[in-house]
Formats: sequence, structure tokens, C-alpha cells
Amino acid sequence: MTKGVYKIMNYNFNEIEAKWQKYWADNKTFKAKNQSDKPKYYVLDMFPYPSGAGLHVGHPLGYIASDIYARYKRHKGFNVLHPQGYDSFGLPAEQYAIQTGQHPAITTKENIATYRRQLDQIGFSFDWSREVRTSDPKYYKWTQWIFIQLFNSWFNYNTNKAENISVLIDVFNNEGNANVNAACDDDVEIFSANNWKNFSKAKQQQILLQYRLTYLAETEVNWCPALGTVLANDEIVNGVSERGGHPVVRKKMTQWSMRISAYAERLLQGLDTVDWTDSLKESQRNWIGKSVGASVTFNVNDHEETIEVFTTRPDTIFGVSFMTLAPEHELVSKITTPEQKAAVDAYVEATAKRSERDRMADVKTISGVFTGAYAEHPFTKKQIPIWIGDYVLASYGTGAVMAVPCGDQRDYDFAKHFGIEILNIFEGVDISEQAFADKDKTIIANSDFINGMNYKKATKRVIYELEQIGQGEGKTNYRLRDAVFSRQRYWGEPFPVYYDENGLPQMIDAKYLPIELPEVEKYLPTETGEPPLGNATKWAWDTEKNEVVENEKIDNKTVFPLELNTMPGWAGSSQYFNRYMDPNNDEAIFSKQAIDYWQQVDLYIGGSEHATGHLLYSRFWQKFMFDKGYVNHDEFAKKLINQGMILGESAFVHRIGFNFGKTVGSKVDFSKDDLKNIQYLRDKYSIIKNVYISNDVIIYLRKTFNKPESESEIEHMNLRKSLISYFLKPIEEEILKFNLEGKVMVNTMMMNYFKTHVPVKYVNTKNELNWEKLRQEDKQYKNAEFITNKENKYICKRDVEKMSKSKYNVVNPDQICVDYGADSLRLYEMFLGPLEQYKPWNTAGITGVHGFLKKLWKLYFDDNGLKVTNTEPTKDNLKTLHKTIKKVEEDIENFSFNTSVSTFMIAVNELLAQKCTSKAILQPLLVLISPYAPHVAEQLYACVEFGKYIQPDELPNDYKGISEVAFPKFDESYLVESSKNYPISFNGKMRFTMELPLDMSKEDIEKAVMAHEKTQEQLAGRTPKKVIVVPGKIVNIVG
RNA sequence: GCUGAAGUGGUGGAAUUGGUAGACACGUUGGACUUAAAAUCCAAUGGACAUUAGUCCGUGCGGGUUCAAGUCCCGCCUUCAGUACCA
Repeated sequence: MTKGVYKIMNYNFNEIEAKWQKYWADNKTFKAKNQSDKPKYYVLDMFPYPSGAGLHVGHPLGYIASDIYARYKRHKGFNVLHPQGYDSFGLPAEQYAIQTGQHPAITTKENIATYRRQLDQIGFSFDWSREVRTSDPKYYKWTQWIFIQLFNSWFNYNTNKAENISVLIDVFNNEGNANVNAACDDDVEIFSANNWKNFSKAKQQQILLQYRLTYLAETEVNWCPALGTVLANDEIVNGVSERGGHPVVRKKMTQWSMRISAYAERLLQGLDTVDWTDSLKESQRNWIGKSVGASVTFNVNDHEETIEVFTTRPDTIFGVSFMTLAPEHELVSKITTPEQKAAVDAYVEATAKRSERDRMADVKTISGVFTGAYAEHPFTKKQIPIWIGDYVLASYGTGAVMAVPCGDQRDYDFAKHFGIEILNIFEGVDISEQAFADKDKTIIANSDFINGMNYKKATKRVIYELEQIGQGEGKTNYRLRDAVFSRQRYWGEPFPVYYDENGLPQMIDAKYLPIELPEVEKYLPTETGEPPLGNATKWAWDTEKNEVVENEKIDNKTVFPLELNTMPGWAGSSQYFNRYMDPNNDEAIFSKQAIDYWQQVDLYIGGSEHATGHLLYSRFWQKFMFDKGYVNHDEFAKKLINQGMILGESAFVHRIGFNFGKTVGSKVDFSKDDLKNIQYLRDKYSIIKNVYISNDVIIYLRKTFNKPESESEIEHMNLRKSLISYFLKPIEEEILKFNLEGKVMVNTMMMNYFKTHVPVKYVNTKNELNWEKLRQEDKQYKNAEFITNKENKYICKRDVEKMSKSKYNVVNPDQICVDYGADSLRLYEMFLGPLEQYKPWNTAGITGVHGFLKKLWKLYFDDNGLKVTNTEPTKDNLKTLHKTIKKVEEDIENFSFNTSVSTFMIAVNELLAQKCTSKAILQPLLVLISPYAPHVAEQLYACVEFGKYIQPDELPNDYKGISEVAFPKFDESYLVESSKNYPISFNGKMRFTMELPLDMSKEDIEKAVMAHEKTQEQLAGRTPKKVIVVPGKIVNIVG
């Protein structure tokens, strides 16, 4: 047999896939045009961070789903935009640079090359001409540009949108700031127009900074001096850095912030207009954390200061019996009485020592101290004791609460604990056991002017009364904080900012962008604690030449120092979806024509881990861009789907260890050496190193009977004993050697068990470990001893976990593409289960879909070559095809890709059984399959088209391929049946089926069923009480 | 605690507005082909009882509605994810 013939008859996926991938690339098959008569459709994936580890099988899941949808939409006649790029700034590359000195740009480039190779081999229909990389100066030029736009804007609450800062300056010039209703810092001073005009330029700049959408502010951060960097909360464990265990201190730093809080309400409202999952919307709502209530001002006895609190329950104001301040509250030191000072100071100090984590974790302990001071109730003028307590958080609201023990469980617990009065202001409610927090059932009592009112009415009235006496107003509070936008890192976007002679930030004119990252010797912070950019020698801005110049030229007259911080990871990803529309534009972030055509993302697919980070910041920037008129939608993604994670099946090897007990008794004396030797034994045998025990043996060892009774129990314990004696032998020898006999006891009932991850590639589907190979290839196991079971097999324990390098359970798609092909991989990833669900990966199962593709091939080719003919399709052929069209179309529209794969399998099984060779069936079938398995579909489609086996390089130049062939039209008439196999149930239980015509009347069906011999058999002489006939569905006989 | 998602064979998972539970695969077992292996093909496969016919049980648990419930209602349990002393 010649090789050429061999190729035709068999499904040679490696060759087919490589050739078609090249064909698509050469012909720019998936290049999207910015102008078209077709309707547009924008399908987007969350772009990846190109890590050094490359892709594992979990990564492409969402990309495959979006690719299927994109290809489907092309078949449906849409002009589809389906781009891909890289979120290529980030910490791992910088970490690697610190360790090796390798420039992050180089590692990033290499990693991207790996990603690209891996993505290409899966056969995605990406338009690579639109690729973006966030670390590319051509791209981050526009990230810097947006930063400047934000700097030059402020948020006007009256118009509820961002406006140009010049508008605000005009207002200041005309009337000062008293009537400005803007998102701004808390401590803005009130000034008149005249004041403003007389302020120095520097002072004016400082004031404007308090209004800008991006601004410099003092922020409290977790500073790690040893690492020279700020750490996130979860990078700190027990008060020291997770990495290296260095001390961490709270420190105030001047950093750029983004005034996202200005958009809190619009970010919340906007959620109602997008088709995103409920869980995702819910997390964003939680994150924004809107609460409606009132702010109330309490006067403090004998002090000028007042305490402002926020409450969601102004209706319970007559139930206030004390106030609680956060220990950090600035008033604490001012109002504490001399008698209470010692106690308060001690409490404040103790609180400061506890990390935020500790404080949050410890919810049960009630603690607090009385300050000795009293506030005055705004209505009753009663004296209210002021306490401090760490259940009140300085960072939320005003850091103070009016405590209403009867209506709030925490206040209730606090009051009970310290014996503070608990007033009951609820009609007919017992509060002797717990607080009553149900707003809806509230009827107010003992509350002066609001007695008998419900929650809503009372709230309204109290706010009105508070406003009358000038001690409060209705207020809405948001949990959403402004976002810190500075990072003390090298590998991020530089700010287009220099600092003038007054140390105030100035924006570099947009026409000089990008400001490129400078070269540095070291990627670590400087010795003086400045960010890594502080190492750059050429990092100053010349305002005359408008270029970056050497630091030594800084004279603070025309040459100024540049900003040393860089932007955070989310900067580059917050507008990338719009940049894809026109990614090579040097004149603008995108052309008007491009944004007018593509509008917004129609379908966005990505992981749910970005729910409150990327997806919130992007919405914020999009709303800003909308306010400025750059984009025409204030939500960037119409529909969003979260793909679930693919989990790995980790494998474990086991070790055991023994515990040693000292013999108790007055006769036993332990010398110093004895104690030392016992410690030595404990250290050595608490885990027996290098001895690994098969999991079934471990299960055996773990099963013990304290009082073995039955024969099998006794036998089990005897066997166990002999097994253990094997491990005990060396230990007993050492005990003898140290003369410790009789002084120590080895506990064989309570042993220590340890499990360790072992690379899954050494474990087969029967969970057997190839320990010989492991010992050869992994140094760690070079001298290891493996205790096997009776069959001489070593069995591993398996567990489903997140796929990660550290768990040794990653499965690489490269090998799968080699062994089974990209089409098999694509089908299998979809076949695993619903897109949004978490599911474990099991490579063994891929033979199922691979077998399907081979069967598909056999539908078109046999030993004699192509089988497809122009014969008329049979009724059954048409039925199979149209049933498949219907189901697949519904499935894709519902993103239920797993069920389509089954549908294909059923269709191919049926057509093979029908011995179908009809082109009229077999060609449209390929269009259905094409989004899922594009390579094999393209190949077979071309073969059917030209009536012979044909290679991509033999195709005529004007051949268009399958990608834009119209999706087959579903025709209901082929599915119309004349009869139905009715299930016949008795009392709801199906007993047998009966073939009956569909146009049969209810009465006739009943007659036919009753006449059936099996019906009489089932009834056994009984007369049915009732016969339910649902035509076309079911017959149920009751009685 | 709150919010969201989910509990179906040995495994991944199907099941439209309530209407034949377990589609389609994996795995397992048996068989065919082969010197053998691979590949391929055929058959069986929720559990229990039964020679067969068939019967009973079965979608996390307990109730309910209905001729009929995996699906609807009420009350629980478990798992996963997010979030948290949010005033």
C-alpha cells in the first residue's frame, strides 16, 4: 500500500490540522473588516497573562467556546470581530528579572511566543492582525493618554457625569466652590471667587487635585521595608510577608488614586442594563455596597467637636443608649476623661497591634472601653455614654456608630456584655433574648413623634426633624473605595507625569506619548526605598525639548524629575476591548468610524475571578469614556459568560511516621543523653523519609480495632501488626543502640500519615504509579523505597484540585494535540460538561470524541476513497440532518456546547447505520460541525466539493472554504411524524409502549389502549377509575 | 452569618412548558478479528429479587401539590465560590 492511499483512507489529523492552520493564516481567513454590509458581531475573550509555564488544558476552555460562537456567527452571516492579545505587564516577569537579571521584556516576548504557538495549534479563528500587548509602548501610549484624560476631568453630581476640569476652574473664578456638587476629597475648604483668584498657582493646583478623577493622596498601605514594596492583605501572613517572612508596617504613602467612588451609583444602576450572570452582578453590588440611611450629628458634652454617624435605621434613633467609636477615631484622644485615659490608651494600643485579619477573624470576642465622655441625644437631650470598640471599623462610614441595642445584634451583644441600658422602642416585640432587626415588621413605640409609625414613615419623619434642627440629613453610603493606582514596580506602564518646582504633578502633553519605560540596572527598589524606576539614570523630563533626559540635567526650572511609580495590572486591561477595534491607529485610541461600527462587545467570555477587579474598573473607565464622548455605550459588554474551571486530578504518595512516648513511672530515670536521643528518634521517625506506601496498604493500616472481636477483625489486626513490625525493625535497633529499652514506647495505634503530590504523568488511569520511572527521572525519589500491594502495584490516592504547577497535576494540551489532534481537544473540552461548571479533567475520556471523529471520517471515506455521491437523500437521512440542525442551533444560542457534541455523535451513528452517502446530507452536516471541529470539517468539505481527496495547497485561488458557508436552514417538515410510540403508564408507572397514529383522537387512543392485552394483564380485572390521554405525549391509567 | 451556584449510575454528564429517568461518552465485563498487541466491530452494564415473564426500589433528606415530580411548593442537610463585625 502506498503512503498516498493510506492518507486518504485514514483520518490523518496531524497533517490535516497543520495544513489548514497554514491555509487560514496565508489567506487571512479570519481578518475582520471595519466596514461591511453585514451586521457586526464582537466576540471577546479575556486576554491571558503569558506566564512562563505555558497553557494547560484548562486555559483554552473559554477560548474554544468563544471560537465556536464566533465561527457560528460567521456561518450566520455576521462580520465577526474575534481578537486576541496579551495582558503582558505583571509581577511574575518582574520577579524573574529580579532573580536572573533578565529584562522582563525578553521573558515576556518568549512567553508570548510559546502562548502563540500553543494557541495556533488549537485552530482558533482569531484575527491576529489586531493583537494587542499591554506592555507594548504603541499600546500603553493610549493607557497613558486615558490617564491624562482622567486627570483633566472632575465628576459633577449635578449632571451626574465627568466634565472637563476647565469647567470647574470657570466656576471657581466666577463664584468659588460653595455651590459645587462634585466628587472630591472630604477635607476641601470652602472659598470664594476672590479667594480663588488670589491663591497662588501652586495652591490652585493643590485644590484642583482634590477634584480630579485621578489624584494624588496619602494612602495607608502595608509597607514591607525589606522587600521595598507594598503588599496586598493576602500577601501578609501573621504580620510578616508571605514571601521571606519580613516584618510589615502600616505606612502612609503618597500615591495616585482613581475616583471610582464618583461612579458608584452609575456602576450599580448599569448592572440592570447588561446581560451578565446574576452571581457576578451580585458580587459587584456587594462590592459597591450601597446603603441608604441618614447621617446624624451628635454634640459632645463639654467639647466643641461633634460626632457624625451614618445609620441605615434613623427610625430607631430613640433607642440609642450609647455610641461606639472605632479605636482609631480621631476624637478618641480628645474626649477621653483623665480617669479613663489609661484604660482607653491600653485598648487603642492593643487594637493597633492586631492585624486587620485578626480583627476580622475574631468576631465572637466582645471588647471595648468607656471613654468617660457623653454625647447628647439630638431629640431627647439625654446623656449618651461614648465607648470605643473594635467592632466599629475606622474605614467604613464615619468610623462611629449610634448604638441601638434593641435593633442591632452587635450593639445588643455589646450592651449586654457591658451592662448598658437596652431601650425597647418596638411595639409588641420581646427583646429580652436578642435584638429585633426586621425592618418590615417594625412598629415604633416609646419614640415621641414617631410612635406607631412603620419603618418607612418613621425614617422619613426623623430625617425631616433632623434637618429642622440642623443635626442630620438623608444620606446614601457606599462601601466602594477609591482605587489606589500606583505600584512600586518596574514592569508596568510609566505615568506621563513629572513633578514641578513645587513638587506638584504635571501631565506631559499627549502628543509626546508614549513615555517609555527607562532601562535600569536593577529591578529592585533603590537603597533609599524608592521604586525601581529610581534606579534609572535617564528619567527626567525636559519641558523645552519635550523628551526624557538624563537625571543630572534636573534643574527644576526646565528639567524635572519624572514619576517613579508605575500603573497597576488593571490599567492596561480597562480599555483593551475598544482598542481591538482599531489597534494600529497611531493618531487616536480608535477611530470614530471603528467605534461607530463595532459599538461594544456583544459576547465576553472569561473567568469569574475578575468579577470585582477587572470587570468593575473596566466599567468605570468605559463610563468615563462615554461621558467624554469617545464611546457610544456606557457599558462595554452586552453579554458576559463565566466559564468554569477545569480541575486537575492530583495524585498522592503516602508516608507514615511513629510517635514516641516516654515510659511513665517513678522507677524510670532519664539522663540528659536519653532525652537527647529520644528527641533524635522523634525527629527521625515522626516521618519516615524515603519510604512510600501504596494507598491500599495505607487504608489497611489506618483501620484498627481497639477490641477485635470477630475472626476477621483479629486477623486484620494480626496482619497489621506484622506489617508494622517491618517498619519498626530499624527503630527497635536504634532503641537498643541508645539503651533506651523500656524507656520509650512506640505508639502503633496512632501513627502519623502524610501525603505528598506526585506528578500525574507517572500515574495511569488505574491509579498505579510507575515508580521505577519516577525513581529514574526525579532526583527527589532516587533512593526512595516503594511499598507495594499484593499485586506488586503501587496505588496512588487521587483528589480533584485546581490545576497548578505546584500540585503536579497540570495536563499540557500540546501532547494531546499530537496524540489526538486539536479537533479532538476542542470537542472534548466542550463534551466535558456545561461551560460555566467546574469539572475535573480526565485525559482517558478523550478517546470517546476521537473515536467519533474517526467515525465521521468513515462516513466520507472507505477503502475505495470518497463515498459521497449525488444520490437523493432518504426520508431518514433528512430527518437525522434536520433534527441535528435544530438541536445544534438551539444549543449554540444557549451556550450549551456539551449537548451539541452528543448530538453530532448521534447523527453520525445514525447516518452510518443508514449507510448515507448523499452529498445533500453530508455537506451541510460539515457546516454544523465546523465551529466545533474546524479542521476536519474544512478538509472533508473541500473533498466533497471537489469530489476527491484534495489538499489545501491544491485548491484553486478563488476557493472560499467553509468558514462563511451559510448555516443550513432547519426545515420542520422533515421531522413531522405520523405516529408516536406512546408510553402507557399505570398509576404513573410506565409499563409498556404502544405505537399509535398521531392524528388519532383521544377517545380512539383510549379504546386502543384498553383493548391491548397487556392493559388487561396490568389491570388484572380491575376497572380503571380514570384514563388520562395527552395526545402526542402519554397515556396514564389510574385505578 | 449573608449572597450566588450546585447535589442524578463506578465516572463526566443528558432529560423542552411537570409526561418513557440515566441520552451521549468514559470505565468495566464478555465475545469477534489478530501469531500477538494496537485499532476496529458486536453484546451487556443504576440497585435488589427472579430460569423466563416480570416485580420492587431509585435523581441529597423529610413533607406536600398532581392522574403524573429530577423538574413545582414548604422545611432541612451537604458541597463549592464570593463576601464579611458594613452600622
